[in-house]
Amino acid sequence: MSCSACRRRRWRRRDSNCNGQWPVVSGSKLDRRDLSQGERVLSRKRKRVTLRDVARQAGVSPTAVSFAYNAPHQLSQATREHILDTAEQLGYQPHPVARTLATGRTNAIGLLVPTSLNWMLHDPLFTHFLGEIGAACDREENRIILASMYETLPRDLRPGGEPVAPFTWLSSIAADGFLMVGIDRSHPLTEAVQRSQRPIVLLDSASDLQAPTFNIDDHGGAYAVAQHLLAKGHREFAIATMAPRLDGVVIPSFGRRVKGFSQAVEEAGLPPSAVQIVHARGVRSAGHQSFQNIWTLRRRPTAVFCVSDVRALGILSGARREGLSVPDDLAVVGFGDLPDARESSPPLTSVHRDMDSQPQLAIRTLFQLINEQISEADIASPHISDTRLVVRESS
Amino acid sequence: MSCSACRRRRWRRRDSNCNGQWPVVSGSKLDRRDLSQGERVLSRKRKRVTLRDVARQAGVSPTAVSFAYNAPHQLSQATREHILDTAEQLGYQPHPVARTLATGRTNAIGLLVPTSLNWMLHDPLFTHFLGEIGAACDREENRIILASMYETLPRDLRPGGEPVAPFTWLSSIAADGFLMVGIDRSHPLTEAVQRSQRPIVLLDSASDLQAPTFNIDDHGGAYAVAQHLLAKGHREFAIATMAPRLDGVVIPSFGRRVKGFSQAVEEAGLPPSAVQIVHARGVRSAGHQSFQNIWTLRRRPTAVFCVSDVRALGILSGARREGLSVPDDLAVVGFGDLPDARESSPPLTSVHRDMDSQPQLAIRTLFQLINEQISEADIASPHISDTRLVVRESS
DNA sequence: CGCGGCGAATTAAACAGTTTAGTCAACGCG
DNA sequence: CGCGTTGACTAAACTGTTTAATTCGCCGCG
Repeated sequence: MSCSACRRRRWRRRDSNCNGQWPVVSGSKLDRRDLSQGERVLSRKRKRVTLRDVARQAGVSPTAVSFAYNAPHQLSQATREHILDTAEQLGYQPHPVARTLATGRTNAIGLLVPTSLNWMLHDPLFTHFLGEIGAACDREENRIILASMYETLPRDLRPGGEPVAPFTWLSSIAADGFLMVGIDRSHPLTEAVQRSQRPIVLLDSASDLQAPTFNIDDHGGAYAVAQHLLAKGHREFAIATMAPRLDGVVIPSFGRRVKGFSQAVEEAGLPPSAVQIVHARGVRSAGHQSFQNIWTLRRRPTAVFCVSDVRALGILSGARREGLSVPDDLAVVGFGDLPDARESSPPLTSVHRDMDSQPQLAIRTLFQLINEQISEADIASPHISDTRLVVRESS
Repeated sequence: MSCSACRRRRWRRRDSNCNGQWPVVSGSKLDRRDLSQGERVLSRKRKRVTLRDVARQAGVSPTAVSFAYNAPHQLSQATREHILDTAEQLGYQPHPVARTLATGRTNAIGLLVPTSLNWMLHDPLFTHFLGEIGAACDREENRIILASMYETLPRDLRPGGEPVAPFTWLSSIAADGFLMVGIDRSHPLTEAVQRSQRPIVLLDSASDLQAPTFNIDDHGGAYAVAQHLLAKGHREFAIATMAPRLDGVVIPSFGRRVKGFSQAVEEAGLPPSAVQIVHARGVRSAGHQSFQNIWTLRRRPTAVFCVSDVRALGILSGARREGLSVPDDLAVVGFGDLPDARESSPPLTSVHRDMDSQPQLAIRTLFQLINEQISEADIASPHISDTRLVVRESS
């Protein structure tokens, strides 16, 4: 039982005992019948029907079979039909991986997020993006590979090895191109962005990276918020922004919003201390806590600007729970203008951004780059979409 | 002295550095400059550094290079380090697709949804699942391939082009296993599920499919809701369930909830007409419309049971907008007990389900199946998690 | 009659890795 | 001295496709 081969195989990834493991040599598969323990369902590892099997059965060359699928006009009608019939009978299915290896096309795009997936997926804006991207991928018969850098980065690749280098990580993903959301200059992955051979498009990211970038006018939007609040007479502000729970991950658009707001306040002649930064989680149900953080500040603000609508909506419901009136006791402004912002009570003042066209443009550009219909040089980058303030009753 | 080992040790001389190489990576951006415009960008197709290149450069066999990565202890420490150094200098990155072809492992799982991605991603429960699955995949160094099975629906049930044969579609996805959410018996893909060679696990799906299934007690939960409402004296009900916008796609858990509720009402001796079915979109901001649909019924109900919390929360805000009192004018009950349910006003009565452990169990099982640590026969299926009613102020 | 071109199918070389089955020298042991 | 083992490494065979180059009749044309 303890054949030397097995001992040598100790190192295999997910180690298991040698039975059932390598069905490779078709003859020896049955000989293993006597390995009693852990007899696996054999049916699963039935040998796959390959293109070559079809060719043999149909009495043609493998190339002909390939042509039958990919270049029908190279074959006579009769031959083609015969081949397809044979394939059908044998239950042949082309092997996607082998095809990818030969063609260089994976028919998948990588959607990369700097934080944990868990975190990103709680942001309605991101899931909305994901939906748009998904729709585009459906149309192009592509798939989305969702990957988070967050947990992977500090891990060890092998026992005794170093942490995974971003570039290594990136090139281990079998995608034709990448879409990155919310990536900052300080993120280790930016180095990989520059070096990558495959097209990369950035969304809501830093504006000075060497890749086509699609941003919105965060600064201007936030600036307008401050002007609006100043005009309403407010002089003490809070900004609710990302909780520093995810060390090292910075969402650049949030930073720009904070800057835009602060700048307007400063230009109005108020001291920097008039703006206090507070951390709020980007989950609606954490709103009460976020509200408390604001309400218990020593210099209590009269208005709070949230870098995202979820935070604002959370704070809104936190305030309601405490029986406070918005906007009389506290004005609340969000950013993003989610559909829910219109439905809240009171309806939320927010910075409107086009949630559809921007991700659509980004994904379309990515596909064009992948298909080499355009080159990166053709793209004016960063592309910045307009934002505009929508004043509602919360301010 | 002239032993081959020594001759091979040539490389010990570190000063013969082969730097300046980087044949692939850098520079490509600059080289493109001199191509006349309009010329297709060829530079991207610069030849990739392969394992064989590394082997040649390091003076070892390709096997040795492979071993350096995958079977370190087959090599002497010195050789291994030399190989890795060489690889680093050349900028070598293993080709994930080639590796997959040879090993049969893709290190990815497919997450398949019956509807369009757009639709599914608006459901907070699903995005929560996605987060959990993402976390598990991060741990296993796997990736998620997100794919919508919408294309496989027959033409008459959906806008768009020719349907793809389900089995063909499934086998075109390069994943080691699949997790399907919300799949019903009637879905064309169920046939493919049975035929698949790769492990499949189902979540919140039909209970009579030939694959490990992880469901919750939808029937019992809904039954308890009806009992609760009956005890409160209600006699006229509405059930708000999925809008039939996505024709052909049936979410089985919703069906079970409708059945469970109806059964309890029936057992209480009321006529079937005491329960009216209303369609409501699973988006919060569509709540007002959904509310109207209920409020304008000829036989106006005094209580509404929603098959999901998002629907209930939407209706809640719709009712508030009309100035109605919940629960006095209308009692509202949800299903799922999202975190937001606790924060709504009034707090929402809902059927609690464990949102974490069920998807975690499913994904863990899937990985065990992929790694052949267990077989399908070992799994008691369907696995059904408990639900329990949480009464709050909305009823 | 020779020649070019075409349609239909084939051969062989990629694609970029992994794994099997060795080789070869050194070592241990009775 | 012969035999079995081990450690370090390699040659060759795989994984399942695509595709460039080629063959081989056959037809029309000058």
